[in-house]
Amino acid sequence: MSIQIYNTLTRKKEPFIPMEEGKVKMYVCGPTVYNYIHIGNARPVIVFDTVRRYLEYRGYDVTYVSNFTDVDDKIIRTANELGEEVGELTSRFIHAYFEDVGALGCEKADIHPRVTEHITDIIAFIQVLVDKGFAYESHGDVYYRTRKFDGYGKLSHQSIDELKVGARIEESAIKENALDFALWKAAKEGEIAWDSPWGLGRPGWHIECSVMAREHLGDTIDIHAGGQDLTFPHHENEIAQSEAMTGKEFARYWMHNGYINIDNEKMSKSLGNFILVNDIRQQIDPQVLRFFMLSVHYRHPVNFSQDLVESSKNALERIRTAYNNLKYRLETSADLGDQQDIWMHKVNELIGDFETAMDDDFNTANAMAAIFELVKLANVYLLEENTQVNILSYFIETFDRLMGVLGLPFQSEGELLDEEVEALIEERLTARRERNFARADEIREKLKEQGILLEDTAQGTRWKRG
RNA sequence: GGCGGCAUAGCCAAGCGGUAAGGCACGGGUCUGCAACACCCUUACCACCGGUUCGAUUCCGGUUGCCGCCUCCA
Repeated sequence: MSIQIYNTLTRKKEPFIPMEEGKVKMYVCGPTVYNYIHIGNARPVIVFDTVRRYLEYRGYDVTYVSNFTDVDDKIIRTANELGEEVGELTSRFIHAYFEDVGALGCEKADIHPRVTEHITDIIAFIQVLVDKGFAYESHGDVYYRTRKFDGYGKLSHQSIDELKVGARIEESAIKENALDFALWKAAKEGEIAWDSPWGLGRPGWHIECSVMAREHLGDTIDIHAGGQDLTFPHHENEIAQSEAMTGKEFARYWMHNGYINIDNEKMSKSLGNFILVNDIRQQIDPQVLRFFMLSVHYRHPVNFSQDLVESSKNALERIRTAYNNLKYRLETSADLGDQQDIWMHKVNELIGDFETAMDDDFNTANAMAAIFELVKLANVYLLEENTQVNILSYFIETFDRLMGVLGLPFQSEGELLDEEVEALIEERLTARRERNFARADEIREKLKEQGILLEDTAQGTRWKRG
Protein backbone atom coordinates (compact mmCIF):
# COMPACT_ATOMS: atom_id res chain seq x y z
CA MET A 1 0.00 0.00 0.00
CA SER A 2 1.38 3.34 -0.94
CA ILE A 3 1.13 6.57 0.97
CA GLN A 4 -2.20 8.33 0.48
CA ILE A 5 -2.23 12.11 0.43
CA TYR A 6 -5.29 14.32 0.57
CA ASN A 7 -4.93 16.65 -2.37
CA THR A 8 -6.71 19.99 -2.09
CA LEU A 9 -6.78 20.15 -5.87
CA THR A 10 -8.98 17.07 -6.23
CA ARG A 11 -10.45 17.05 -2.72
CA LYS A 12 -9.60 13.40 -2.47
CA LYS A 13 -7.02 11.17 -0.95
CA GLU A 14 -4.76 9.97 -3.73
CA PRO A 15 -1.95 7.45 -3.81
CA PHE A 16 1.31 9.33 -3.67
CA ILE A 17 3.41 8.68 -6.73
CA PRO A 18 6.24 11.15 -7.19
CA MET A 19 7.35 12.17 -10.67
CA GLU A 20 10.69 10.55 -10.30
CA GLU A 21 10.77 7.25 -8.49
CA GLY A 22 12.23 7.53 -5.03
CA LYS A 23 12.53 11.29 -5.12
CA VAL A 24 10.25 13.98 -3.80
CA LYS A 25 10.32 17.66 -4.56
CA MET A 26 8.58 19.57 -1.84
CA TYR A 27 7.92 23.27 -1.34
CA VAL A 28 6.44 24.74 1.81
CA CYS A 29 5.46 28.39 2.03
CA GLY A 30 7.50 30.04 4.72
CA PRO A 31 6.99 33.10 6.89
CA THR A 32 7.08 36.79 6.23
CA VAL A 33 9.81 37.85 8.57
CA TYR A 34 8.81 40.99 10.43
CA ASN A 35 8.07 39.46 13.82
CA TYR A 36 8.60 36.32 15.88
CA ILE A 37 6.45 33.46 14.67
CA HIS A 38 3.41 32.48 16.68
CA ILE A 39 2.32 28.93 17.35
CA GLY A 40 -0.10 29.08 14.44
CA ASN A 41 2.79 29.78 12.13
CA ALA A 42 4.62 26.90 13.72
CA ARG A 43 1.97 24.32 12.88
CA PRO A 44 2.77 23.95 9.17
CA VAL A 45 6.46 23.90 9.94
CA ILE A 46 5.97 21.04 12.39
CA VAL A 47 3.41 19.22 10.27
CA PHE A 48 5.39 19.28 7.05
CA ASP A 49 8.64 18.58 8.83
CA THR A 50 6.88 15.42 9.99
CA VAL A 51 5.66 14.67 6.48
CA ARG A 52 9.18 15.04 5.25
CA ARG A 53 10.54 12.78 7.96
CA TYR A 54 8.02 10.11 7.15
CA LEU A 55 8.75 10.28 3.44
CA GLU A 56 12.41 9.84 4.30
CA TYR A 57 11.57 7.00 6.64
CA ARG A 58 9.80 5.43 3.67
CA GLY A 59 12.99 5.71 1.69
CA TYR A 60 12.32 8.76 -0.41
CA ASP A 61 15.03 11.24 -1.16
CA VAL A 62 13.30 14.49 -0.33
CA THR A 63 14.37 17.90 -1.54
CA TYR A 64 12.66 20.35 0.77
CA VAL A 65 12.46 24.03 -0.01
CA SER A 66 10.92 26.66 2.21
CA ASN A 67 11.15 30.36 1.52
CA PHE A 68 11.43 33.54 3.51
CA THR A 69 9.43 36.52 2.38
CA ASP A 70 11.89 39.22 3.26
CA VAL A 71 10.34 42.19 1.53
CA ASP A 72 6.71 43.29 1.59
CA ASP A 73 4.42 46.01 2.92
CA LYS A 74 4.37 44.83 6.51
CA ILE A 75 8.11 44.46 6.62
CA ILE A 76 8.63 47.94 5.25
CA ARG A 77 6.14 49.39 7.67
CA THR A 78 7.65 47.61 10.67
CA ALA A 79 11.16 48.61 9.66
CA ASN A 80 10.04 52.22 9.44
CA GLU A 81 8.39 52.07 12.82
CA LEU A 82 11.49 50.65 14.41
CA GLY A 83 13.81 52.90 12.47
CA GLU A 84 15.64 49.86 11.21
CA GLU A 85 16.88 48.84 7.78
CA VAL A 86 14.70 46.24 6.08
CA GLY A 87 17.66 43.89 5.79
CA GLU A 88 18.51 44.16 9.48
CA LEU A 89 14.95 43.51 10.52
CA THR A 90 14.54 40.48 8.31
CA SER A 91 17.83 38.85 9.20
CA ARG A 92 17.04 39.34 12.86
CA PHE A 93 13.74 37.49 12.51
CA ILE A 94 15.12 34.85 10.20
CA HIS A 95 17.61 34.08 12.91
CA ALA A 96 14.80 33.97 15.49
CA TYR A 97 12.78 31.72 13.20
CA PHE A 98 15.53 29.12 13.06
CA GLU A 99 15.88 29.20 16.82
CA ASP A 100 12.15 28.79 17.33
CA VAL A 101 11.47 25.99 14.89
CA GLY A 102 14.76 24.33 15.80
CA ALA A 103 13.54 24.14 19.39
CA LEU A 104 10.37 22.55 18.08
CA GLY A 105 12.41 19.81 16.50
CA CYS A 106 12.10 20.93 12.89
CA GLU A 107 14.99 20.29 10.59
CA LYS A 108 16.17 23.01 8.29
CA ALA A 109 15.01 22.84 4.72
CA ASP A 110 17.56 21.86 2.12
CA ILE A 111 17.17 25.34 0.71
CA HIS A 112 15.76 28.46 2.34
CA PRO A 113 15.53 30.93 -0.54
CA ARG A 114 14.80 34.60 0.08
CA VAL A 115 12.88 36.92 -2.14
CA THR A 116 15.57 39.59 -2.16
CA GLU A 117 18.02 37.05 -3.55
CA HIS A 118 15.74 36.34 -6.51
CA ILE A 119 14.75 39.76 -7.78
CA THR A 120 16.40 39.19 -11.15
CA ASP A 121 14.64 35.87 -11.59
CA ILE A 122 11.36 37.41 -10.55
CA ILE A 123 11.68 40.23 -13.08
CA ALA A 124 12.51 37.76 -15.83
CA PHE A 125 9.52 35.61 -14.86
CA ILE A 126 7.16 38.58 -14.92
CA GLN A 127 8.54 39.67 -18.27
CA VAL A 128 7.58 36.34 -19.77
CA LEU A 129 4.07 36.70 -18.40
CA VAL A 130 3.84 40.16 -19.90
CA ASP A 131 5.14 38.87 -23.22
CA LYS A 132 2.62 36.06 -23.21
CA GLY A 133 -0.22 38.43 -22.49
CA PHE A 134 -0.86 37.08 -18.99
CA ALA A 135 0.24 40.33 -17.38
CA TYR A 136 0.08 44.04 -18.03
CA GLU A 137 1.77 47.15 -16.77
CA SER A 138 -0.30 49.91 -15.26
CA HIS A 139 1.02 53.03 -13.52
CA GLY A 140 4.33 51.36 -12.78
CA ASP A 141 2.64 48.26 -11.32
CA VAL A 142 2.36 44.99 -13.17
CA TYR A 143 -0.80 42.92 -12.75
CA TYR A 144 -1.73 39.37 -13.56
CA ARG A 145 -4.63 39.08 -15.98
CA THR A 146 -6.75 36.48 -14.19
CA ARG A 147 -9.37 36.34 -16.96
CA LYS A 148 -6.75 35.04 -19.32
CA PHE A 149 -5.92 31.95 -17.28
CA ASP A 150 -8.49 29.24 -17.83
CA GLY A 151 -7.78 27.28 -14.71
CA TYR A 152 -8.19 30.19 -12.36
CA GLY A 153 -10.08 28.96 -9.29
CA LYS A 154 -9.31 25.28 -9.74
CA LEU A 155 -7.53 24.94 -6.41
CA SER A 156 -10.06 26.79 -4.28
CA HIS A 157 -12.90 25.40 -6.40
CA GLN A 158 -14.40 28.77 -7.09
CA SER A 159 -15.29 30.33 -10.38
CA ILE A 160 -14.04 33.80 -11.12
CA ASP A 161 -17.59 35.09 -11.10
CA GLU A 162 -18.29 33.71 -7.65
CA LEU A 163 -15.09 35.15 -6.37
CA LYS A 164 -15.98 38.54 -7.72
CA VAL A 165 -19.31 38.56 -5.93
CA GLY A 166 -17.67 37.92 -2.61
CA ALA A 167 -14.66 40.08 -3.25
CA ARG A 168 -14.45 43.00 -0.91
CA ILE A 169 -11.98 44.59 -3.23
CA GLU A 170 -13.02 47.85 -4.77
CA GLU A 171 -13.08 47.89 -8.51
CA SER A 172 -9.93 49.70 -9.38
CA ALA A 173 -9.25 52.14 -12.15
CA ILE A 174 -5.71 50.79 -12.27
CA LYS A 175 -6.66 47.14 -12.77
CA GLU A 176 -8.60 45.65 -15.64
CA ASN A 177 -10.38 43.31 -13.27
CA ALA A 178 -10.90 43.34 -9.53
CA LEU A 179 -9.34 39.89 -9.22
CA ASP A 180 -6.14 40.82 -10.98
CA PHE A 181 -3.28 40.82 -8.54
CA ALA A 182 0.05 42.59 -8.40
CA LEU A 183 3.15 40.89 -9.70
CA TRP A 184 5.23 44.01 -9.33
CA LYS A 185 4.54 47.05 -7.21
CA ALA A 186 5.87 50.49 -8.02
CA ALA A 187 7.96 51.89 -5.19
CA LYS A 188 6.70 54.74 -3.10
CA GLU A 189 9.07 57.50 -2.06
CA GLY A 190 11.88 56.20 0.14
CA GLU A 191 10.93 52.54 -0.04
CA ILE A 192 13.36 49.78 -0.72
CA ALA A 193 13.24 49.19 -4.47
CA TRP A 194 14.86 47.50 -7.43
CA ASP A 195 15.11 48.67 -10.98
CA SER A 196 12.95 46.90 -13.52
CA PRO A 197 11.56 47.35 -17.05
CA TRP A 198 8.55 48.97 -15.35
CA GLY A 199 10.51 51.34 -13.19
CA LEU A 200 11.59 51.15 -9.55
CA GLY A 201 9.61 48.73 -7.49
CA ARG A 202 9.45 45.40 -5.74
CA PRO A 203 7.78 42.03 -6.26
CA GLY A 204 4.20 41.33 -5.28
CA TRP A 205 3.63 38.60 -2.76
CA HIS A 206 2.55 35.65 -4.88
CA ILE A 207 5.16 35.76 -7.59
CA GLU A 208 8.06 34.90 -5.29
CA CYS A 209 6.91 31.37 -4.58
CA SER A 210 6.33 30.62 -8.24
CA VAL A 211 9.80 31.83 -9.06
CA MET A 212 11.68 30.26 -6.19
CA ALA A 213 9.93 26.93 -6.48
CA ARG A 214 10.83 26.80 -10.15
CA GLU A 215 14.34 28.02 -9.58
CA HIS A 216 15.13 25.38 -6.98
CA LEU A 217 12.86 22.49 -7.88
CA GLY A 218 11.94 22.88 -11.54
CA ASP A 219 8.74 23.54 -13.47
CA THR A 220 6.71 20.87 -11.72
CA ILE A 221 7.00 19.91 -8.08
CA ASP A 222 5.54 16.97 -6.24
CA ILE A 223 4.18 18.51 -3.07
CA HIS A 224 3.30 22.10 -2.40
CA ALA A 225 2.16 22.83 1.11
CA GLY A 226 1.12 25.55 3.49
CA GLY A 227 -1.61 26.75 5.79
CA GLN A 228 -5.23 26.42 4.79
CA ASP A 229 -5.63 30.15 4.43
CA LEU A 230 -3.05 30.21 1.68
CA THR A 231 -5.27 28.18 -0.61
CA PHE A 232 -6.90 31.34 -1.81
CA PRO A 233 -5.57 33.59 -3.06
CA HIS A 234 -1.91 32.78 -2.60
CA HIS A 235 -1.71 29.26 -3.99
CA GLU A 236 -4.37 29.88 -6.57
CA ASN A 237 -2.28 32.76 -7.84
CA GLU A 238 0.88 30.72 -7.81
CA ILE A 239 -0.77 28.18 -10.06
CA ALA A 240 -1.94 30.91 -12.40
CA GLN A 241 1.53 32.40 -12.65
CA SER A 242 3.50 29.22 -12.95
CA GLU A 243 1.24 27.36 -15.32
CA ALA A 244 0.87 30.39 -17.56
CA MET A 245 4.63 30.68 -17.60
CA THR A 246 5.61 27.06 -18.24
CA GLY A 247 2.49 25.52 -19.70
CA LYS A 248 3.04 22.64 -17.31
CA GLU A 249 1.35 21.51 -14.16
CA PHE A 250 2.85 23.45 -11.25
CA ALA A 251 2.33 21.14 -8.28
CA ARG A 252 0.90 17.64 -8.24
CA TYR A 253 -0.17 17.39 -4.61
CA TRP A 254 -1.41 20.37 -2.64
CA MET A 255 -1.46 19.94 1.11
CA HIS A 256 -2.99 22.40 3.56
CA ASN A 257 -2.94 22.26 7.33
CA GLY A 258 -5.73 23.51 9.58
CA TYR A 259 -5.41 26.33 12.06
CA ILE A 260 -4.66 26.68 15.65
CA ASN A 261 -7.52 28.25 17.54
CA ILE A 262 -7.59 29.99 20.85
CA ASP A 263 -10.96 29.78 22.52
CA ASN A 264 -12.28 28.44 19.25
CA GLU A 265 -11.15 31.47 17.31
CA LYS A 266 -8.47 31.43 14.72
CA MET A 267 -5.16 32.65 15.99
CA SER A 268 -3.72 35.28 13.74
CA LYS A 269 -1.49 38.25 13.74
CA SER A 270 -4.33 40.47 12.60
CA LEU A 271 -6.66 39.33 15.39
CA GLY A 272 -3.92 39.88 17.92
CA ASN A 273 -4.74 36.70 19.87
CA PHE A 274 -1.47 35.00 19.12
CA ILE A 275 1.07 33.25 21.31
CA LEU A 276 4.66 33.59 20.22
CA VAL A 277 6.75 30.46 20.06
CA ASN A 278 9.60 32.44 21.47
CA ASP A 279 7.64 33.18 24.65
CA ILE A 280 5.88 29.90 25.15
CA ARG A 281 8.91 27.69 24.70
CA GLN A 282 10.46 29.31 27.74
CA GLN A 283 7.53 28.01 29.78
CA ILE A 284 6.61 24.77 28.07
CA ASP A 285 8.90 22.01 26.90
CA PRO A 286 8.89 22.56 23.12
CA GLN A 287 8.63 18.81 22.59
CA VAL A 288 5.35 18.90 24.47
CA LEU A 289 4.17 21.59 22.10
CA ARG A 290 5.11 19.49 19.12
CA PHE A 291 3.49 16.42 20.62
CA PHE A 292 0.36 18.44 21.25
CA MET A 293 0.17 19.61 17.64
CA LEU A 294 0.73 16.13 16.25
CA SER A 295 -1.94 14.63 18.46
CA VAL A 296 -4.55 16.00 16.06
CA HIS A 297 -4.81 15.25 12.37
CA TYR A 298 -3.05 18.02 10.45
CA ARG A 299 -6.09 19.04 8.42
CA HIS A 300 -8.26 19.56 11.48
CA PRO A 301 -8.28 22.63 13.66
CA VAL A 302 -6.61 22.32 17.02
CA ASN A 303 -7.67 24.35 19.99
CA PHE A 304 -4.91 25.61 22.20
CA SER A 305 -5.19 25.82 25.96
CA GLN A 306 -3.01 25.32 29.00
CA ASP A 307 -5.09 22.34 30.09
CA LEU A 308 -4.61 20.54 26.82
CA VAL A 309 -0.91 21.21 26.86
CA GLU A 310 -0.80 19.86 30.39
CA SER A 311 -2.43 16.62 29.32
CA SER A 312 -0.01 16.36 26.41
CA LYS A 313 2.81 16.80 28.84
CA ASN A 314 1.60 13.87 30.91
CA ALA A 315 1.04 11.76 27.84
CA LEU A 316 4.54 12.39 26.52
CA GLU A 317 5.90 11.66 29.96
CA ARG A 318 4.34 8.22 29.82
CA ILE A 319 6.25 7.46 26.64
CA ARG A 320 9.49 8.82 28.02
CA THR A 321 9.10 6.85 31.22
CA ALA A 322 8.62 3.60 29.35
CA TYR A 323 11.66 4.35 27.23
CA ASN A 324 13.82 5.18 30.21
CA ASN A 325 12.62 2.11 32.07
CA LEU A 326 13.67 -0.03 29.13
CA LYS A 327 17.10 1.54 29.10
CA TYR A 328 17.47 1.20 32.83
CA ARG A 329 16.62 -2.46 32.64
CA LEU A 330 19.33 -3.09 30.08
CA GLU A 331 21.99 -3.18 32.78
CA THR A 332 20.40 -6.02 34.70
CA SER A 333 19.28 -8.15 31.79
CA ALA A 334 20.68 -11.29 30.29
CA ASP A 335 22.41 -11.09 26.96
CA LEU A 336 21.40 -14.18 25.06
CA GLY A 337 22.42 -12.82 21.70
CA ASP A 338 20.08 -12.27 18.79
CA GLN A 339 16.98 -14.34 18.74
CA GLN A 340 13.50 -13.80 17.50
CA ASP A 341 10.62 -14.16 19.81
CA ILE A 342 6.98 -13.40 20.38
CA TRP A 343 7.65 -9.95 21.87
CA MET A 344 9.55 -8.84 18.83
CA HIS A 345 6.80 -10.15 16.66
CA LYS A 346 4.29 -8.00 18.54
CA VAL A 347 6.55 -4.99 18.24
CA ASN A 348 6.66 -5.56 14.50
CA GLU A 349 2.89 -5.59 14.36
CA LEU A 350 2.79 -2.22 16.07
CA ILE A 351 5.37 -0.84 13.68
CA GLY A 352 2.97 -1.96 10.98
CA ASP A 353 0.12 -0.09 12.69
CA PHE A 354 2.25 3.00 12.89
CA GLU A 355 3.05 2.83 9.20
CA THR A 356 -0.54 2.15 8.23
CA ALA A 357 -1.55 5.27 10.14
CA MET A 358 1.13 7.43 8.57
CA ASP A 359 0.44 6.04 5.12
CA ASP A 360 -3.11 7.27 5.52
CA ASP A 361 -2.52 10.94 4.87
CA PHE A 362 -0.07 11.24 7.73
CA ASN A 363 -2.51 10.36 10.47
CA THR A 364 -0.25 11.23 13.36
CA ALA A 365 -3.06 10.81 15.88
CA ASN A 366 -3.34 7.16 14.96
CA ALA A 367 0.41 6.82 14.72
CA MET A 368 0.60 7.97 18.30
CA ALA A 369 -2.00 5.44 19.31
CA ALA A 370 0.36 2.78 17.92
CA ILE A 371 3.16 4.25 19.98
CA PHE A 372 1.04 4.07 23.11
CA GLU A 373 0.31 0.44 22.34
CA LEU A 374 4.04 0.00 22.15
CA VAL A 375 4.37 1.68 25.52
CA LYS A 376 1.85 -0.73 26.97
CA LEU A 377 3.63 -3.69 25.44
CA ALA A 378 6.96 -2.50 26.76
CA ASN A 379 5.59 -1.98 30.25
CA VAL A 380 4.07 -5.42 30.27
CA TYR A 381 7.37 -6.87 29.12
CA LEU A 382 9.12 -5.04 31.93
CA LEU A 383 6.89 -6.92 34.34
CA GLU A 384 8.78 -10.07 33.43
CA GLU A 385 11.35 -11.11 35.96
CA ASN A 386 13.98 -12.05 33.43
CA THR A 387 14.32 -9.58 30.61
CA GLN A 388 16.66 -9.99 27.70
CA VAL A 389 19.03 -7.50 26.20
CA ASN A 390 18.10 -8.13 22.60
CA ILE A 391 14.38 -7.68 23.25
CA LEU A 392 14.88 -4.55 25.31
CA SER A 393 17.14 -3.22 22.59
CA TYR A 394 14.55 -3.90 19.96
CA PHE A 395 11.96 -1.97 21.93
CA ILE A 396 14.38 0.90 22.39
CA GLU A 397 15.41 0.92 18.78
CA THR A 398 11.77 0.95 17.71
CA PHE A 399 10.92 3.83 20.02
CA ASP A 400 13.86 5.75 18.64
CA ARG A 401 12.81 5.18 15.05
CA LEU A 402 9.13 5.93 15.43
CA MET A 403 9.49 8.89 17.71
CA GLY A 404 12.20 10.09 15.36
CA VAL A 405 9.67 10.19 12.55
CA LEU A 406 7.50 12.40 14.70
CA GLY A 407 10.48 14.61 15.42
CA LEU A 408 10.34 13.79 19.10
CA PRO A 409 13.70 12.15 19.80
CA PHE A 410 14.48 11.04 23.32
CA GLN A 411 16.83 13.32 25.11
CA SER A 412 19.71 11.52 26.76
CA GLU A 413 19.80 11.65 30.52
CA GLY A 414 23.54 11.61 30.51
CA GLU A 415 23.92 14.35 33.06
CA LEU A 416 25.57 13.56 36.32
CA LEU A 417 24.44 14.40 39.80
CA ASP A 418 26.70 16.40 42.04
CA GLU A 419 28.46 14.64 44.87
CA GLU A 420 26.20 15.97 47.56
CA VAL A 421 23.14 14.51 45.89
CA GLU A 422 24.91 11.21 45.29
CA ALA A 423 25.81 11.10 48.96
CA LEU A 424 22.21 11.71 49.97
CA ILE A 425 20.99 8.91 47.76
CA GLU A 426 23.54 6.61 49.33
CA GLU A 427 22.52 7.68 52.79
CA ARG A 428 18.92 7.00 51.97
CA LEU A 429 19.77 3.53 50.78
CA THR A 430 21.44 2.80 54.07
CA ALA A 431 18.50 4.26 55.97
CA ARG A 432 16.10 2.07 54.06
CA ARG A 433 18.18 -1.00 54.70
CA GLU A 434 18.05 -0.17 58.37
CA ARG A 435 14.34 0.42 58.02
CA ASN A 436 14.76 4.01 59.08
CA PHE A 437 11.97 5.14 56.80
CA ALA A 438 11.53 8.52 58.43
CA ARG A 439 15.06 9.49 57.39
CA ALA A 440 14.59 7.91 53.96
CA ASP A 441 11.43 9.89 53.29
CA GLU A 442 13.06 13.04 54.57
CA ILE A 443 15.86 12.66 52.04
CA ARG A 444 13.49 11.87 49.22
CA GLU A 445 11.49 14.98 50.08
CA LYS A 446 14.61 17.08 50.19
CA LEU A 447 15.75 15.92 46.77
CA LYS A 448 12.29 16.46 45.38
CA GLU A 449 12.61 20.10 46.27
CA GLN A 450 15.71 20.17 44.09
CA GLY A 451 13.74 18.64 41.24
CA ILE A 452 15.13 15.15 41.62
CA LEU A 453 12.59 12.37 41.93
CA LEU A 454 13.61 9.02 43.37
CA GLU A 455 12.00 5.74 42.45
CA ASP A 456 12.66 2.46 44.19
CA THR A 457 12.46 -0.43 41.77
CA ALA A 458 13.15 -4.10 42.01
CA GLN A 459 16.43 -3.36 40.28
CA GLY A 460 17.45 -0.59 42.65
CA THR A 461 16.82 3.05 43.29
CA ARG A 462 16.87 5.40 40.35
CA TRP A 463 16.40 9.10 39.91
CA LYS A 464 15.01 11.41 37.31
CA ARG A 465 14.42 15.09 36.86
CA GLY A 466 10.85 16.10 37.42
C1' G B 1 -24.44 35.36 -1.41
C1' G B 2 -20.51 31.42 -3.17
C1' C B 3 -17.13 27.49 -1.40
C1' G B 4 -15.66 24.36 2.58
C1' G B 5 -15.02 22.15 7.50
C1' C B 6 -16.64 20.44 12.24
C1' A B 7 -20.37 18.28 16.04
C1' U B 8 -17.86 10.93 19.17
C1' A B 9 -17.19 9.67 27.10
C1' G B 10 -15.43 14.89 32.27
C1' C B 11 -11.52 16.75 28.61
C1' C B 12 -8.58 15.75 24.02
C1' A B 13 -9.01 12.61 19.83
C1' A B 14 -9.14 8.37 15.93
C1' G B 15 -12.68 5.60 13.32
C1' C B 16 -16.47 6.61 8.63
C1' G B 17 -21.50 0.34 6.61
C1' G B 18 -21.31 -4.89 10.83
C1' U B 19 -23.36 -2.13 17.82
C1' A B 20 -16.91 2.56 19.25
C1' A B 21 -8.68 2.99 18.87
C1' G B 22 -5.52 5.81 21.88
C1' G B 23 -4.30 9.65 25.53
C1' C B 24 -5.35 12.88 29.87
C1' A B 25 -8.32 13.22 34.24
C1' C B 26 -11.56 10.46 37.91
C1' G B 27 -12.86 5.99 40.82
C1' G B 28 -11.77 0.79 42.53
C1' G B 29 -7.91 -2.92 42.98
C1' U B 30 -2.61 -5.17 42.65
C1' C B 31 2.53 -3.98 43.51
C1' U B 32 5.44 -0.75 47.29
C1' G B 33 7.85 0.19 54.24
C1' C B 34 5.34 4.67 52.17
C1' A B 35 5.64 6.73 47.43
C1' A B 36 6.69 6.90 42.28
C1' C B 37 6.56 3.93 37.92
C1' A B 38 3.68 0.03 36.19
C1' C B 39 -0.30 -3.53 35.74
C1' C B 40 -5.67 -5.00 36.13
C1' C B 41 -10.86 -3.33 36.33
C1' U B 42 -14.65 0.45 35.60
C1' U B 43 -16.58 4.74 32.45
C1' A B 44 -20.20 6.47 25.28
C1' C B 45 -28.00 5.82 23.86
C1' C B 46 -21.38 8.69 18.32
C1' A B 47 -25.96 16.93 17.98
C1' C B 48 -31.27 16.32 16.26
C1' C B 49 -35.07 14.59 12.48
C1' G B 50 -36.08 11.69 8.29
C1' G B 51 -34.40 8.18 4.33
C1' U B 52 -31.41 4.07 1.98
C1' U B 53 -29.81 -0.84 3.97
C1' C B 54 -30.55 -7.32 6.75
C1' G B 55 -27.61 -3.69 9.50
C1' A B 56 -25.45 3.50 10.00
C1' U B 57 -21.53 6.87 14.39
C1' U B 58 -20.20 5.76 9.34
C1' C B 59 -24.03 6.77 3.03
C1' C B 60 -28.19 10.43 1.32
C1' G B 61 -31.62 14.62 2.54
C1' G B 62 -33.00 18.16 6.13
C1' U B 63 -32.56 20.90 11.01
C1' U B 64 -29.68 23.18 14.78
C1' G B 65 -25.03 24.93 16.64
C1' C B 66 -19.86 26.28 15.99
C1' C B 67 -15.69 27.50 12.69
C1' G B 68 -12.99 28.88 8.24
C1' C B 69 -11.98 30.89 3.14
C1' C B 70 -13.87 34.45 -0.51
C1' U B 71 -9.13 40.86 2.25
C1' C B 72 -2.93 40.68 4.68
C1' C B 73 -2.85 36.00 7.28
C1' A B 74 0.12 29.45 8.63
